Amino acid sequence: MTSVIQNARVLQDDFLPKEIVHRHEAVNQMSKALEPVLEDDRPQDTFLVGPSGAGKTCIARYTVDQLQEQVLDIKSHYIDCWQHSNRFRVLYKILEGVKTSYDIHRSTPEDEMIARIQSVDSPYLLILDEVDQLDDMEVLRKLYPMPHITMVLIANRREEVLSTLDERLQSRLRSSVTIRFDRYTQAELVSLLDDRITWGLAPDTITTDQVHRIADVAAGNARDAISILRSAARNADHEGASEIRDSDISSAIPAAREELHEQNLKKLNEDQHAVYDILTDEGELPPNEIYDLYADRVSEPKTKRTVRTYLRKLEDYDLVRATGNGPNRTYEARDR
DNA sequence: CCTCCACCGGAACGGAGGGGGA
DNA sequence: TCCCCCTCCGTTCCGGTGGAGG
Repeated sequence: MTSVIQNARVLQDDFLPKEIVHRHEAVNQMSKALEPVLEDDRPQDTFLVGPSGAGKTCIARYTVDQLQEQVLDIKSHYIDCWQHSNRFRVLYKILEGVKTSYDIHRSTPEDEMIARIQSVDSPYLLILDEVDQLDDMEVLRKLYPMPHITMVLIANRREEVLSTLDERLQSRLRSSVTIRFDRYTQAELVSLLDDRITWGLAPDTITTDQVHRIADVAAGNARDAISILRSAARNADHEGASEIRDSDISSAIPAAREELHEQNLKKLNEDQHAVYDILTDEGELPPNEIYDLYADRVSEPKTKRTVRTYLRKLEDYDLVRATGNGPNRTYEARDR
């Protein structure tokens, strides 16, 4: 029994290819900034900015890995600030990277954690992904003066991060190396997909046309493209097909979106869900009506202020779209 | 142009809950 | 065991913002 998927690992979001198909320029810039670490010198902090799915995370991890292969005594750690957005968690993850988090607990004083980070004696490259999601930039200020720590910051927009910092830190970070990423072109996405297909799928299980179709739909977003490919291949396997059919791709497109949607829905609590359900049931609504319906629906409604926070969160998750300002503002559920 | 109004989101506060240490 | 310290979550208060309408 042959199957379409040969190596599922290769199709995962966080799979790191051995070779970078594109973005050589970005890799070069970044290595150049970090290379001083090889000569025992202080590397430059770097800022990777650009839209999602443009390869920022991949390039950052790849480049750091490469450096680590050359010099053993470099530590590094990848932290997704979306998942670890508060100070404690970030500090904890940093310590995890140097294997000294074993006895850290919720009540460990922050100073203690900072002191431990400070006592690391070898270079430490810290990748902070989605750094704009950090709810307290104080961490950055604490980390910046530490000579052995080099930060690689990843965000959609550079100014969005900088504007939340105090002036001193701002001006220091402005002098860091900034590498800008654009969306992948159609051709780049195709070859990127081809690469995954070669290692991840059995030979001749997908046509060139199909790959192009995926690349079109993904609109420059590599994460989406890979997600659609993965979903189509799974679907073909699931139905016992020996190759990917057009129908697998057709259903993979909404399925890939659905997957993200489901992941986001799972993160919501009961009240947040109620707010979201109201918007899917009723369509577009102004805030006060949302609140009234919400208050009817749940037995112990939270305050308006809290619901505002919920709506903001739903917006961040792309579950809800807000239009208009002031009294004209309305919200609606996003169609998947 | 000015004022009103609905709404936004920051700040400060406090209670609940969890975990370590005496 | 109790106490302390920490985070998490929701609350109250409030200044800011941008349309609508005089």
